[in-house]
Formats: sequence, structure tokens, C-alpha cells
Amino acid sequence: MPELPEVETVVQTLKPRLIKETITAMKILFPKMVKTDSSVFQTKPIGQTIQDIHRKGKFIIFELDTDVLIFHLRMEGKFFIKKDEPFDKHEHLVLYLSSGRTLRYHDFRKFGTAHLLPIETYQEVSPLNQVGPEPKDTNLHQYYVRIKDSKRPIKAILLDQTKMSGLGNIYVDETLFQARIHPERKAVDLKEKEVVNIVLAAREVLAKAVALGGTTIRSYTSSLGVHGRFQNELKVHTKAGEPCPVCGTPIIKIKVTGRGTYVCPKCQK
DNA sequence: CCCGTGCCCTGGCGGC
DNA sequence: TGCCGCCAGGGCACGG
Repeated sequence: MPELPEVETVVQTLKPRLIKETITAMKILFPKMVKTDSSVFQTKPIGQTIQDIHRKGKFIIFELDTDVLIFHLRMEGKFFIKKDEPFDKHEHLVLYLSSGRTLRYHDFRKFGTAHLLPIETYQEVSPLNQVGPEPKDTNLHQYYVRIKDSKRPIKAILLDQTKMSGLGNIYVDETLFQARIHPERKAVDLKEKEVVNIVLAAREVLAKAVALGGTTIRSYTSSLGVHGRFQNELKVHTKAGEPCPVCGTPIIKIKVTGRGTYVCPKCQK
């Protein structure tokens, strides 16, 4: 499940391989993933050159000459660069490139999305205008003010990409463990210092995960994927029954707003 | 406006 | 061994 560190790793991997490639053709194998008018999506990128690749939150942005191609990988999306091999059944979108290679979007759960938007305005419209700053760019006091009246559990707020972007289920659990805050605490009951500590913890957790290339929980053989090493650093996520690395109390798994959640019942208050 | 729920999808796993 | 049913989960539409 790619979160900010995994998406960043994908961007850094794709960039040197795809910059200055021109898109010569496109094949859409799973039309539902395309969220822009399909005739526009299919024809407008042809002849345009990939000038840059970057991301906002968990969205990957391919900057072309006059438009941007925006992908969201959701849980299982990944890219492969291949020659003229036959299509895999999970490849849903194929870009043909001027070098003769193909860029393939692969997603066996079919949750990922693709948009094509004009380069001048894409930041002001959906989906990217819904994406808040990531933790390192979040103003601590402003964030506290923004969430302080909410009765929702802090975990739900940290997963809300409009308020702050980049955290998913894994890194929220790790962030709240590091900050010693229980995921079910309501935002309205948190002191400003606690909220500040949570954002600071998120910055640290994400920075370390980016440095290690993200987290690979399920092992896939991927030619162009995430071979992250942060899974070795996880303190609570997926650790149900194992001792808390701080106090030794067994980690428990609970459900918070529908999400599987790992917590140390002693350390996190 | 705010919040909770259901939906999308399919590989993998538990249960029998 | 094989099959069935359910779970996982990010973001969005929808309804209260």
C-alpha cells in the first residue's frame, strides 16, 4: 500500500528512466481507471514529452508539454517498464515511448486512478486541490487550530488527506506510537503540545521511511518496484501479539473508523 | 458543514 | 484437497 515514502521512491526510480521520453501511443485496458473524458485522455498525450515527474501527497504527476498525467496507486498499483512483451492480465494502462519501451500501470485490485489535466490549472481542480500539505510543510499551530474542535479520533484526522497529506494506515500507526498517543483519542481532547508532537513524529517517521525506500510488507518480484527496507523498522504495525519495543506489553490490533490499527495499550494514552 | 457508511476489486487465507 | 466466503483498504459519493 503505497504511502508517501513508497510514492516518493517510485517517482525517484521512474524519473531518470522516463524524462525526455515522448509518448507515441497509448492503450487503455481497464477503462474505469481513467477519470478524464476517455477520448481526451487517449489522444491528447500523444506526441507530448515527459518533462518532469513529481508527486503531491500520494499522487504521481507526469508533467508533459501542455498537460499532466496524474496517477494514484491506491493499495497495489505499480509501474513497470518493458519492451514488447505480451500484456499481463493486471496491466491496465500502457504508454508507448519513443525509445521503443512501454510504461505499464499494473494493479491487481483495480483501485488506482488516472487523470489528464491541463498543466496550467491542474493544481486548482480535483483531485489535487483536495490535497493538503505534507507533514514537513505543515504549520504546527495552524494544523492544531484546524483540527482542535473535531470529535473524530485522531487517527481518522491523520488519514484525512485534505488536512495533511502523505500518511496512510501504516505510517499513522507508527506516528501515533512514536508520539505515545492512542489512535482513538478525539482531536478535541488533545492539547496543542500533543498535536505538535504528533506532526513532529510524522515528519521523523516519513523522513526515515523515505531514506530507506519505503515499506514492502507483501513481497513482490518487481522489476521497477519498491524494495523498501522500512518494514524492518516498524514498531507496531503488523506486530499484534509481539512485545512493544519500549515496554514489552503485547501489541494489540483494534479497529478505528474501519481501519485495522496496531497499538501498544500501555504506551499510548 | 461534519461525519459515518458503503462501494470499488481480487488475492490470499481461514474454516470446513 | 478444494471450495466458499470474507477481509484488506484510499478516496469518493451519498445520506443523516
